[in-house]
Amino acid sequence: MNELSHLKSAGLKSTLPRLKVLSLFESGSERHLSAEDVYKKLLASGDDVGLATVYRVLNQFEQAGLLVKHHFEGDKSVFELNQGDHHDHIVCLQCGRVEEFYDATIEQRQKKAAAERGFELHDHSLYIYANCVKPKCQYRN
Amino acid sequence: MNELSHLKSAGLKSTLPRLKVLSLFESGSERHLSAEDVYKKLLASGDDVGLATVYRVLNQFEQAGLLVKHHFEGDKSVFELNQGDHHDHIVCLQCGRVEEFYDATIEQRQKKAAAERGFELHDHSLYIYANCVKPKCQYRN
DNA sequence: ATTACAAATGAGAATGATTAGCATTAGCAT
DNA sequence: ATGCTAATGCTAATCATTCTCATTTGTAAT
Repeated sequence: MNELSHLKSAGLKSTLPRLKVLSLFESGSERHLSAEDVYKKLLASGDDVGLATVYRVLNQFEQAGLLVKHHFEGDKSVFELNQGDHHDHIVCLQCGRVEEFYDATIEQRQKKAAAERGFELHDHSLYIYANCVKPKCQYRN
Repeated sequence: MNELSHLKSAGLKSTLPRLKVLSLFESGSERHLSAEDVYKKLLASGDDVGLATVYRVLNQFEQAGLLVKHHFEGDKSVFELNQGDHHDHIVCLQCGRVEEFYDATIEQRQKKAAAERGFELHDHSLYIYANCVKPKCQYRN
């Protein structure tokens, strides 16, 4: 199951902009990208797509399950490749480093908490805001 | 320690708009309010404050530790009275009902997850998005 | 009480992210 | 090769939130 088939099954035509965006995420240089990030990276590599298109494509990919959208602290949202594995994030408040983690116990207790209060868990978002420890932030100069 | 002393200790003058906003939260009719909500409620009760002021005051109160700000799904943020007890939220995707909960295990595992990855937990945000169970959503018509 | 001044307010402009509208272009099936 | 619909690229529009700045209001000192 490659990119093309993914697009197909989502009822999306395989267009140039879409393929560009997709391969950007698959190249894996950076895992978490905002619409603006994607836009700039594409421009930088000579491919010029409109910003509006980037937004549209990103959202379509999210609907299609190709990408996952996150709202870290701040206003702009970021997207990452959906590799099937659900995970949460730890974000360094200083340098922005992002680590992913998964904790089965947390997941389970969430479901329990919801159930106990008459809810059926549909989804959740957990972000841990922290500071890299030690001398200085690893990603800070 | 009342409202006035709170304002004082935060270095904030006790002005009319600030007292109005504060008492709105303390009246407790609704626990979670957005800037827009506050603005409308004040207008409705004849007190007319500017929207900009509401935003300013809300943020100052957050800095001062009087209120806590949350970003539920969607774009606008909501505030609630800070009563010292940290808790997370479950939000019904259908009707918007919000329940608060606290799970010591979750809290602890978060700290652990952060520590294990070289972070010092500073803060976190956990929102569970769910649906009220049973026949129909309690708050839905 | 009155004064004096910095802090606070209000109204509207400005911002920043994201979306909508629409004419033009490009996949894709015939 | 043709035609039609979806997709793209602009630009303008939204929405929440913040900023600017002239005017007003607490407050502490007279």
